[in-house]
Amino acid sequence: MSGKSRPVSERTIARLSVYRRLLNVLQAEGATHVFSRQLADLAGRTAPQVRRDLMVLGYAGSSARGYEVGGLIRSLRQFLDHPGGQGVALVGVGNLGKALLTHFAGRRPNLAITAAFDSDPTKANRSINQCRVWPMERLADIIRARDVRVAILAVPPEAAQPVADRLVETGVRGLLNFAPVRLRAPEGVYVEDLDMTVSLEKVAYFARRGGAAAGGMPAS
Amino acid sequence: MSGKSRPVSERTIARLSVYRRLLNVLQAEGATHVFSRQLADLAGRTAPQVRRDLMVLGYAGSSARGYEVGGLIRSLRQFLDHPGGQGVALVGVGNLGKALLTHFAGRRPNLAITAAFDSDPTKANRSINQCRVWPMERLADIIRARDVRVAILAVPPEAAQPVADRLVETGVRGLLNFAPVRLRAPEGVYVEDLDMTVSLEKVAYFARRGGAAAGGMPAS
DNA sequence: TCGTGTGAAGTAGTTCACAGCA
DNA sequence: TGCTGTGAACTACTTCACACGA
Repeated sequence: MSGKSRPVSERTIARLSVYRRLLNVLQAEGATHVFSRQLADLAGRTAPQVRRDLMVLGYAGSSARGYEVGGLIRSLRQFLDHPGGQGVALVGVGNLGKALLTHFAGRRPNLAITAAFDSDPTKANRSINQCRVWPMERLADIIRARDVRVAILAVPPEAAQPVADRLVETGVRGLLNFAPVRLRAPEGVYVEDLDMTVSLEKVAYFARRGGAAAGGMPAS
Repeated sequence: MSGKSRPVSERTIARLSVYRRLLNVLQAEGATHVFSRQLADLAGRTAPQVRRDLMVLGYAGSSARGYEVGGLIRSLRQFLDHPGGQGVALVGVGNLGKALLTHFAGRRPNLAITAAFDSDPTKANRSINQCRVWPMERLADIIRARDVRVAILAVPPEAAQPVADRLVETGVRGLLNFAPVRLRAPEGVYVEDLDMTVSLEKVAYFARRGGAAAGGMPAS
């Protein structure tokens, strides 16, 4: 059961995350079973793709009733989540940082922002959305103490690389970068650059070309 | 030149946008020429990929000096930008909306947020970052009057689809959606779902698996 | 009969390798 | 000589099509 398998692509992981959210909605609506076709329609994908994605879970559906919603959610949790939960650090508590704190507050208890940092001393030592904001000097010890492995960068462009380096040095292995620069990180550290300017230029370009409704992969 | 050609992929457009930003930096630093290899290193790509991407511009480099920076920037502008500029509407002026207004303020005069909307009457009729915030009732007439074709959705999940429908009805042809739902839009409307929860789950997953430094496509 | 699971086929995207030019 | 421009090879991803089982 999902213990050992060869690498799963980024796009599959992204889609599995979408399926899980859809399944949570279906479950809340009282559905107990779902067919690949339904999930595909909700996710804007094709049915064979959904089935292929779900294959990596090793969770079998039945041809009579499709997939059992509860079991599938459990299986996704086991596959996607870190057992026991994974804390996330946020660096940069400007408008975007605050928006992220709000966005992630209470949404996924298993993957929550557990510490925030800002270089502005007037922002430090306050709490936003039940999340304490620390001064940058505390970055290393807080992250080490809480065994944080994932961090979100919402800092100005020129600060992104130095902050990323510090984070990696303290043990962070995954970075979600909102600054409009491409981060360098050593082998073994996963970086996702989520560049809003690039996304907007893409939308503007395809808006002019009458691009079909895309529903592309979210970020990278 | 670049007038008629067969469709260019989303990923190529995204990379061209990155190249342009890098070229602007290089130009500001005084560089007049650049080799595909340099650009590739800065963008975290391979040199042949950069050359192949630039092929769609129909802009020729020279084997002696590489590409002329100024000419390449002009060529990218001609290819990516709407002549005369393209206004963007923002719907939803919460923390995320404010962050976006700040992020895009003054950055690209050719693709700037020219109108913002919020359903909260206490937010309307104020200005944030020189951008006027209108009540939702004014959405259709402002967007039509300014010929806005691109919109950013920074609204709560349950409002995203209804707002998207209204935007499409008033003539918007490209949507950048930050709400964690998959938008439906008719043929000819380009939608990019930029799902931060999905991105974070992806980072958390690959952080555990020791994923190599990615530098993937930003969004979709 | 109808949906899952999956090998095989097809398509899109990337890299290779080299001809051609300065 | 060294870099661009690009056909060809390769790789990754998606879809097809069908065997199997309820």
